This record gives sequence, structure tokens and C-alpha cells, in this order.
Amino acid sequence: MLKGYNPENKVFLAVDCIIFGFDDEDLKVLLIQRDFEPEKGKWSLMGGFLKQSETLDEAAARILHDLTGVHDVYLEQLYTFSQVDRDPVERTISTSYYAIINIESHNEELIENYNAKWFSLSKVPDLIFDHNAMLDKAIKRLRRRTSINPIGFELLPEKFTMRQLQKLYEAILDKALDKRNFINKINSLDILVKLNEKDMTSSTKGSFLYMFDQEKYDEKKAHNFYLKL
Amino acid sequence: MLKGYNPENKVFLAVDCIIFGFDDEDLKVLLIQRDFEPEKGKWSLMGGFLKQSETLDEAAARILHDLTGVHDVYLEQLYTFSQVDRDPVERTISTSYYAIINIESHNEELIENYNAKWFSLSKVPDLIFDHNAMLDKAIKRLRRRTSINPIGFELLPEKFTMRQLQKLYEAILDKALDKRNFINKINSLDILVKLNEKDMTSSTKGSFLYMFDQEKYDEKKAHNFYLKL
DNA sequence: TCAAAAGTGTTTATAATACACCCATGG
DNA sequence: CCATGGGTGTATTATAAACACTTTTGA
Repeated sequence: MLKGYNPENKVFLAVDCIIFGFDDEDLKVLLIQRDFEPEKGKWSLMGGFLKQSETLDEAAARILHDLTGVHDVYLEQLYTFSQVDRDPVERTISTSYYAIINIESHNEELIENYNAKWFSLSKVPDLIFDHNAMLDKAIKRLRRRTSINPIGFELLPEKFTMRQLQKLYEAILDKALDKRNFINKINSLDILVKLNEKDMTSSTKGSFLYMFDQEKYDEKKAHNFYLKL
Repeated sequence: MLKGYNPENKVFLAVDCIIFGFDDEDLKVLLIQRDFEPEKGKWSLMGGFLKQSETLDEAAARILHDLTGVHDVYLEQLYTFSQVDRDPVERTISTSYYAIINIESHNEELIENYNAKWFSLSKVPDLIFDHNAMLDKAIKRLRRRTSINPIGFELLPEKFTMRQLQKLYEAILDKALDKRNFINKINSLDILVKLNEKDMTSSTKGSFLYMFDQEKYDEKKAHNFYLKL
């Protein structure tokens, strides 16, 4: 046997997915109620085990899809949790991933799954194992991330108003932003297209809709543009 | 058997440590030459397997100590690598950690281990497995990290000159910095103590030595102070 | 007519950058 | 006496922050 490749050292490696969504008001996280032991009935992140033939990235995408029907989202690795007793059944290490998705555009998929539900961050229940700690870490990362590279367009519908975008950032950063400064900063990034179209549902006056310019965004992202809010 | 806890899913979980050091000129990384298979004779990061009774943090500290004698350093988790064929022997996932240490203050420990050696970043050889990718990721993280929170005092002797500190930042960031601007910024952080003592080895005039004020540093770190260089 | 959201610029404060010369001394 | 690194300050520019009023129209 080669040094260290001792079967006694083998462990279960799980993957847990933290899925954020936004509904024009609150930042939410997707949880499922477990219908199996251990901790049956409790809420948890979407989790599963890594298989021999897949990478962690692939496992995260598979697990998310299997449990919620959601697919084609960009999942980013967050952290690997390894407390010895984190899983009461067997020694299990867990690598967590997080993603942010547009609630509306994935709702159909979710409706079919009765165990998955969105929770506002302020109303997240006690989760199994160390999942609350995972969620906390994901929130922190999302906040830091947001002020480095403008993340967040993934959370909105294709066409959105400045108000929606601002509310999104306020929800992520958990603080109020000045409307004029916000608009000026976003505009200075030059990654939005203003449409000749108004959203009339939000006010009597109606507000212009914007779209996100993927090409310009990709171009700028390559040089890591900062966005201090 | 409980859902998913299928022994077939078990994997080896390795830990690899990227140790950065600084010698007044270059940023270096500590590597060891393997004296066992696979890839015997090739250079690699300090690596080993996670054991059942320890966390990844503990495994990283143990492995670093076992292979180099170095102890009591702050190791931070970097990323978990999971390419299916990254290890030719067995399916092995690896969680990487990185640390920055003061070369001088750990040299005794290292001298006793003939297989460990410092390499300038520009002269790192081909490493085993995906260790070059790990190193690349660690360098990127270190650079980003450095411009958020002043890291780097760990890399210097207890007493150091402004020149040394500037050289260190230049080595980490891989770019030249303006002397006056650098000193002004560092001073404005108010975390250094200027000593009544000069280092005479570096020049005929001699340059004042500084120490790092741990108390002030901890105080400020709590509020995440930024340092843009 | 009024409530509710949309839209719009300027001023001020702070932070980042660019820049050049004299000093001290060991060899 | 000169080469080498040490030490120092100011002006300019760029970015962030604070701040208030007018517009529109459906209910």
C-alpha cells in the first residue's frame, strides 16, 4: 500500500448548496424539509454525497437539480466544513457551494417540489447539523463579493427598474442606500442598457426598465471592477 | 443503511499546505521533495491525509509540523480541489490551506529537514498533481487579501525597517510602490511603533526600526480596515 | 387633490496619486 | 568625495458622500 492511502482514512464527502433568491423585498434562501433520517422533518440546505465519478462542482449542480429541479446556475465553492461530530451518523466532511438565482424564473421548477421553500434571511429556522453556520458564512461572502464585483443581476428578471436593483443591493448589504448616488454609480459602470419601455405596475408615473449588457459586463469583469456602495 | 451513507461513496481527503515566506527580496514558497511514491523525487506542497479524529484545520497544522517542524502558524483554508483524476493512485479530494511565515524565525526548524526548500515564486518547478494550480490560487488570494487587511507582518522579523515592509508589499503585489505614499498610508493606519533604534546594516545613514503594535492592530482588524496600495 | 414613486445635480469631504530634493556616512 | 539608501511634503485629481425638490398620474 502506498503511504497514507489507508482505507481507514476514507471519509464521506458531502456537498451542501446555499441558494439565494430575491423577491423585490427580501433576500431569501431556499431550504428543504427532510423526509428521511437523520433529523427527519427538520429544515436543511440542499445536500448530498459526492460520488466517485464527479467533481465537487458537478456534485453541487446534480444535487441542486435533483432536489429542486433548478439547473443551469453558477455555483461557487464557499468553504469545506470538517468538525468531527458535525454529522451524528458518520464522519462526514462537507463542501458548501452558494448560488444566487432569480426566484421568478425558477418558480415553476420549485412548485413541483413540495419540500423546498424560500425563507427570508431573518426568518430562517434552526437547520440540521452546521447548516446555520454555512448560511452565515455564505451571507458574509455574498456581502463582500457584492462590493467587489457587481453580482446581483442573476437575481433579477431580465428587465428591471432601478428601484428593483437598488432594493436588491439594499437587501444584500442590509443597509439603506442613497438613490441618486446609487444610480450615478451604477450608470458609471456602463453595464446597463436603458430601454424605451416603462414598468407601470410600481407607480402611477411608471419607471424605465433596464437590461443588463452581458457583453460589456464580461469585458469589464475581466479587469475586476470595484463597486463601492 | 441511512440514505447516501454508502461506503462506496467514501473518498480520501487530503490536505495540502502552501507556505509563503519572505527574505527581504523575494516572496518564496516552501516545497518538499517527495521521498515516496507516487511521483517520488518531484517537488510538492506539504501534504497528507485527513484522519478520522481531526478537523481539516488540525490536519493542516499537523501535516505542516510533521514535514517541516514549523508550528504555531495561522493557516487559512483556501479551496477544495476535486478533479476526478487529480491523484493517479486513488480518488483523492484535497483541501488546501495557506500561511505566511517569517523565514528567519523558522529557519532552525527547517534546516533539520533536508527535503524542504524555499523557492522564489518565479522559480517554482513543476509540482506533482494539481499543486501548481493550488499555488496560483493561493497567490491570487494572498494578493487580494493584502489589499483588504494588512497582512504581512507575519512575514517580517519583530523589528523591521520601512524599506523592508515596502519591499514585502512590492513582492506580494508584484509591483513597485511610491516610497512616500507607502509610508504615509502605513502611518495613517496607526498600527506601528517607531523605535529609537536604527538598523545600520542596510545603509550608511541607518534607518529607523519599527515594531508592529499588536493591540492596536487587533482593535482595528475587528472593523476590517482597508489598505489600498 | 393627494399619495407614492420617479427623476434629477451640485457641493463638500476624503482619499489616491504624482512628483524631487537634501541628508548622512562608510568606504 | 561619492555612492547608497534614508527621509520628507505638497499640489492635483478622482472618488465618495451628503443633500431636496419637482414631476406624474391613478385612485
